[in-house]
Amino acid sequence: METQTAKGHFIENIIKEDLAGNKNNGRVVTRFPPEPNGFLHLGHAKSICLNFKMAQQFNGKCNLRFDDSNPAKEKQIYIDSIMSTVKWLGFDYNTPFYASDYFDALHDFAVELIKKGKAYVCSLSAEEMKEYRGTLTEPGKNSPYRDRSVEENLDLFRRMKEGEFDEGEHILRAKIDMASPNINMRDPVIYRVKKAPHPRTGDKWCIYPMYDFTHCISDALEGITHSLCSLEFEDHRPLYDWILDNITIPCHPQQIEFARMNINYTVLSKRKLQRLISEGVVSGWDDPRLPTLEGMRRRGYTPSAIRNFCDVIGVSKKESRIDMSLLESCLRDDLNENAPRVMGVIRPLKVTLENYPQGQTETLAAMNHPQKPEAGKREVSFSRHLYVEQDDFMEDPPKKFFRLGPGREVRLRAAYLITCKEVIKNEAGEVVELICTYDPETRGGNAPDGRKVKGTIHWVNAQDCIDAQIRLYDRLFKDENPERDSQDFVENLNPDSLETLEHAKLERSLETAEPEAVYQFERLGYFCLDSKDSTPDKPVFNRTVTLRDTWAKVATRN
RNA sequence: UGGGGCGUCGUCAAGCGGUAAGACACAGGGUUUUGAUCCCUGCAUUCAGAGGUUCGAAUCCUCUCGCCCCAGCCA
Repeated sequence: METQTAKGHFIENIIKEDLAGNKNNGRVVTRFPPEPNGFLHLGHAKSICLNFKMAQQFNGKCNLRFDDSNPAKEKQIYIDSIMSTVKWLGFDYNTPFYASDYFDALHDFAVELIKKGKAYVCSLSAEEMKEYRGTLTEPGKNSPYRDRSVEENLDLFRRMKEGEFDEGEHILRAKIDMASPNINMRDPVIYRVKKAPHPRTGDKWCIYPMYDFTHCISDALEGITHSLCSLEFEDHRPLYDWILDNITIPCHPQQIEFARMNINYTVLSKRKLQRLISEGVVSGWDDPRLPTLEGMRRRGYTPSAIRNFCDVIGVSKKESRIDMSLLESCLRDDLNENAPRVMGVIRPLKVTLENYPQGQTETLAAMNHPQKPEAGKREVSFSRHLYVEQDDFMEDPPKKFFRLGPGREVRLRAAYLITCKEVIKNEAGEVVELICTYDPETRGGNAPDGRKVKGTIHWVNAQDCIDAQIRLYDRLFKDENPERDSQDFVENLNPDSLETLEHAKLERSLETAEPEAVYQFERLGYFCLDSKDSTPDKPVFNRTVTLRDTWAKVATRN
C-alpha cells in the first residue's frame, strides 16, 4: 500500500507557502513535459509522480504536454507510448497538450521581441557563433548582425518562415548580454530553420522554436503555476524569466529544479538505454531487464509499486544513487500483499511415492494467500509421481539444511509428509529421482502424533502439470556503478542477467494466467506470464523478483 | 578568484537556534505448513573540514575542501 510521506519535501513546502500567501489565487497547475523522442523510464516516473501528485494533493491539475519543437527527433510512436505509459502508471490527464499547438503564438511572441528590439536575426555560421560565444571563463563578443534594424529583422524573420533560406543561414536570437557569466544569456538562439516535416503540423513550418523559448511560454499559456524540472535547467531559469518578462503575457510560472535520480546496477539515460538496445545487449525497449517503464511492466512491476517507490525516495536537490534494493522492497511490499500464491518447480527433480497407490489421484486444497483467508483456496492435484525442486534435495546436507536428504522427512506444502528412502542416479552420477514414502495420516500437512518437521517444500503433480519456459532476470550490471572509473559502461554488463529455463513444471491452475498478473511461486519469487513471447502451447513466465532469501545468504556465507 | 547547484548513517531522507525522525540495507531474536510475510532489538555523542557568534549550532557568520551541471542552430 502506498505509504504517506509524513513530511513534505521542499517543493511541497514551496507550494504550501504559495498557497498560504494566496500566490496564484490558490491554484496549483503542474505539467509533465516529455519530448517524444524515446520511451519513458523510471527517471521519468519520478517526475510524473511528482507533478501529478502535487496537483492531486492541492486540488489542482497536471497537464501532459509533449515538448515537440524538434521534428528531426520526434515521432508519433513515442507520443503513443508515452500516453499509454502515463495512463498505466495510474495518472489521468484529459487531453494531452502539445507545444506544437502554440507554434502560431510562439511565432507572434518572437515578432514582438523583434519589434521591441529584443531579438535579431543573426547570420553567423554555426562555427562563427561558437567563436563569438566565448568560453566559460571569457565573455563572448557581439555578433556583427546584432544591430540590424527592426525592419530588417522583421523582413528576414518573415523570409526565414517562408522558406527562403536554408538551414543554418540565419537564426533568430534574443538580444540579452554577450558578456553574461551565464552562457545561456549570451544572446541565445530562439528560432532556427529546420526543413523537416513535423509529426503534428506537417509542412506548415520550416522554422521551429528552441526549448528555452518554447517551454516558458507553453507553461505560461497553460497557466502553469509551478514548473518542475531537473537540476541541469537551473542555469536556464534566468532565461525562462527573461523571456516571460519581455513579452506580453499575463502569467509567469515559477520554475523549480529538483535532482534526477540514479539507481545502482542500472543506467537511466535515454542515450545509454538506446545503446544497449542498438548493440543487441537486450531485446528492445521493453526488455524486462531495462528500467524503461514498458520493460518494467513486462517484467511484472506494478504501477502501485513504482508510485510508492517514487514516494519513498523523496525529492531533493542532492544527486543520489538509490539502492536497487529499495525498489525491490517496494515491489515485494505490493506483491506480497496482492499476488496469489501458486506452486511451480523450475528445476524439476522426479519423486516417486512408493507407497502411494498406483493410478490414484486426489485433490488437495491450498490457500491462495496465507495471510488472507478471504482470498480463498484452490485445488491442486496429487499422485504417486511428483516433481520437487532440485535445490530442495542434498545428498549430503549440512546440519542447518532442513529440506530433503537421504532418510529425511519434509512436508510437501498443503499435502503430506514424505520421507526420502532412496536416491537414483544416472551414469554421470547425477541425482535423477527420489524414491520416497508418504505418511497417509498427514493429509494437509500435520502429523497426528504431533511430530515436527522443519522443512516445507513446494511440489507439482507430474501427471497433471503444465510445461513452461522460465526467464530468470538479474541485475543488468555487475558493478553498482556501471560507469565506475569512467570505463565504458557496456564492459560492466552482468553476463548472467538472463537465465532461461526450459520445461519448468507448473500447477495446472496457471493455465489461465494472464499477462501482467503476478503470482508468487511459493518459496521462489514472483512471476508473470510474458506479454510478448508466451503462447498457449508454450507459456513463458518472467521472474519479476525473488523472495527475500535469508537461507541463500547463510548458505553462501559458509 | 566564469557562473550555477549540492555536501546529515552503507543508500535515500527529515531537521529551518533548544541538544540527530523515518525508510531501505545490515546484525541479532521471536512466530510461522513459504528459510517468505509478520513481530521485537541493535545500528550517526554526530551532521564535508576548520574557526567564530551564542547559555546552547546540523541549523547563523567566515574561510577551506569535495562533488555535479553549463561553451547544441538538442530538450
